[in-house]
Amino acid sequence: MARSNYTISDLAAEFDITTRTIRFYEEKGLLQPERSGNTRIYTPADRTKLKLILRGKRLGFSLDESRSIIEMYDPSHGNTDQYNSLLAKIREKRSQLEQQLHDIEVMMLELREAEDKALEAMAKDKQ
Amino acid sequence: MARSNYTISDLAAEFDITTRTIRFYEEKGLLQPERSGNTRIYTPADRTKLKLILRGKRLGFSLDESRSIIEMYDPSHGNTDQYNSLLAKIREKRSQLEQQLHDIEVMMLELREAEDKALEAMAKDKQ
DNA sequence: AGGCCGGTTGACGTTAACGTTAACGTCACC
DNA sequence: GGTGACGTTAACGTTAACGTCAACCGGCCT
Repeated sequence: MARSNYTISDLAAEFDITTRTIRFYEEKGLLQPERSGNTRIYTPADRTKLKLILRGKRLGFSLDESRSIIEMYDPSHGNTDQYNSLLAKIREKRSQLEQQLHDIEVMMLELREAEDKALEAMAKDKQ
Repeated sequence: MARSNYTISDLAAEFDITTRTIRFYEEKGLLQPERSGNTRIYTPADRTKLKLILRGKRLGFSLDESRSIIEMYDPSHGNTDQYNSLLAKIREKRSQLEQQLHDIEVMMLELREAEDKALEAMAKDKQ
């Protein structure tokens, strides 16, 4: 049903990455597009895989980790061990994010304090 | 008042990093400990700087960015431009974190779906 | 004296994730 | 039939943030 296929630069443009990057992902075994002659042709499924890779990247997963994420979507990999290790990684990410949010909150608070001090100093100067 | 100074391995142990890392930060101009002869001596202020660096690291700031964070605590740098650019970076971090949290939520949802499918498949096999 | 601990300075090695040429093919268009 | 725009492979370059030696020194214990 979903007819449309994509060229490499279609995807590069859509996701704002370079074609080199996409080829690199293939080199690392994360994508396996078909070929028409020498030219790569990407299916919607490939596009989805790319989206997963980029989402993993935003979360700080390595390409290897993104690979296992992708494999979770492949029915032939109903591997419980993989599932559990992936779940563990995601849980770790979650706790990292919580730490980071805390860090950010503290940092913003400190910045506001610094601002206050600066304003005070300016007020004194004006006297 | 606060008497205690620290050796390089004190700090390395406390923050679970290597001494090489601490020297590297000095090499990059983020720390300037005093010396007793050749040996580095770290004051509580140095320790605080190190904490700031590591917090920045957790947030994905580069060492250069951490350097400007440190400079915010130095009274001689009441620089408004720096303050604003730092604030902008922190805001950007915040929005990245929001994106990441969303990514994680979606990912966990998808994992739960994958789990359900796997359980279904196992149930069918049992029949 | 001998040995170990902890510190020091180079200086080269490493890793991930691409960037950057170079050198080439192929199609549509004018 | 030239000229872009787009595609290809191959291979070397880059960057940050350390790791990993090697070779050395000073102090303290026994």
